[in-house]
Amino acid sequence: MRQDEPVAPSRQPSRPAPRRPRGRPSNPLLTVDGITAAAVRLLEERGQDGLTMAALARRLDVAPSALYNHVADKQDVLRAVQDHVNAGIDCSAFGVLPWDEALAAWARSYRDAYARHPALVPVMAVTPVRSAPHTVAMYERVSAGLTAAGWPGHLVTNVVVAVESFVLGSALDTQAPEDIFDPGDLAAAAPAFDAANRARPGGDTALAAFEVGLQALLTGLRVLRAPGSVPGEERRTP
Amino acid sequence: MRQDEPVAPSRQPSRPAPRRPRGRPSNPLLTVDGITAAAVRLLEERGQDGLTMAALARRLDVAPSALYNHVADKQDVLRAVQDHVNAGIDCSAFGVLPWDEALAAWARSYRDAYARHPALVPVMAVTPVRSAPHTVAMYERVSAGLTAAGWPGHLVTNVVVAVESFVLGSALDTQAPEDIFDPGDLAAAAPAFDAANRARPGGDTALAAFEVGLQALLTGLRVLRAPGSVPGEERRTP
DNA sequence: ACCTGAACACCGTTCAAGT
DNA sequence: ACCTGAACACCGTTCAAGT
Repeated sequence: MRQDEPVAPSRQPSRPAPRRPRGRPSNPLLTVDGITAAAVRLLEERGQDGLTMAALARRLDVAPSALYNHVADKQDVLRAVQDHVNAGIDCSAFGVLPWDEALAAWARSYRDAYARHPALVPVMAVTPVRSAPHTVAMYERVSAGLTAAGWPGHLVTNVVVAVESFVLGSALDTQAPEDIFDPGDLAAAAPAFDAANRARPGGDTALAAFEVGLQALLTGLRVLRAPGSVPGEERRTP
Repeated sequence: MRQDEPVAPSRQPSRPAPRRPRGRPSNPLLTVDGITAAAVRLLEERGQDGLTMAALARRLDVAPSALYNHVADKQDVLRAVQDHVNAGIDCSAFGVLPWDEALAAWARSYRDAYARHPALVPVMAVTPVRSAPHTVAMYERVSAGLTAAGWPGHLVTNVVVAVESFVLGSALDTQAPEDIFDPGDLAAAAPAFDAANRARPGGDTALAAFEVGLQALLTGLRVLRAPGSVPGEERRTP
């Protein structure tokens, strides 16, 4: 039993609807920030498919077409939501902790944020940062931290993007069902795969994979930044 | 000038439409494989939004509702397409080259495949492998390769998932526009970020970031598998 | 069993009319 | 400028009717 019509936060308890006049209201009912906040709540409460322009309008007690006076389209709403989410990512460790620890803390906070909003992962991967102030502020903090730690300029953005790709992929993995690797009837045809799955420790498996990858990535990045400081660069050992 | 109505592969050159009788055809017009193949072509030619049940039906010269005699829903079509795409990922290096080189070759092929089908990234991250034979076969080859190379069973799947997360995130990054990091008006407020972007070499930037991350990941994994074989595990160097 | 065609309950978006 | 309400061109999916 769904409850979609909210039984009216009624001013008049028994009238069918407190209809608004047809014309322009004396002061605006909507703002971009208000639309963004409502969209975030909708996304958190009902998930990816729950964010429709109609549902958003209903939340704001407005006709769907009213939204288009403040945003260009639905993609525009998603961009605003994305910047809001990025504002919540913690990059405060840069300039405080060593660069690798700061990178790890940022990556964990980043993954957490997008694990809560997996629908935004494809948006984040593809949306230009201009006119997304919190997003730019985040990249500034990270870039400044890496640069100050001695990373050569030509590598900084590539390192950021590499970590980000791992983080966003890991955020998606968070949404996988527990039995995603259950081979079903195909178990007999895939003995090594089946054995590996059985040997995998239980608990938060997505987190375990993320931490394995994060540690590996950081170890490799330490080598990349300061060749010679880390044993093993000669590679191959039989 | 779009050309959506294909001008008829006409049997009768001037009649309005070669209408089929209303009832069941003497032998089936559709198969799951045929639907899958048409969906792949549609996805490649028109992108994510081009794959609709109506477009798929038109390609197959059938009413949209006919599809539901062979697939459960659109998600089911995407699952079939995903298994088809996974069949094209090259994991032949496992058991032939050293495990780290095989892992790198697999990752590159995997990223290429999903860069061609970014719409499938969220599908791949979340879809159970049972009844996806090619997908299971891929994981079997990879798991067997890592296990044979001495990876402890409790780590194998986590390593696979970690690499996969990086690969899928990198496949999404492939879709980013060239100017994604152009800070526009915000450049003055983000000097380190702006400088890092200017110092980033041109060319295929997504590929460059992928290769940086892949090398780092592999270096770290070598350390994880064989502690002591690689210098630098003592970490911190001021 | 496997197709057609009509129908349903949605989408995002546009636009004239209103103040 | 900023709202409403009607309208448009789509979606994915269901189902009775047909053979």
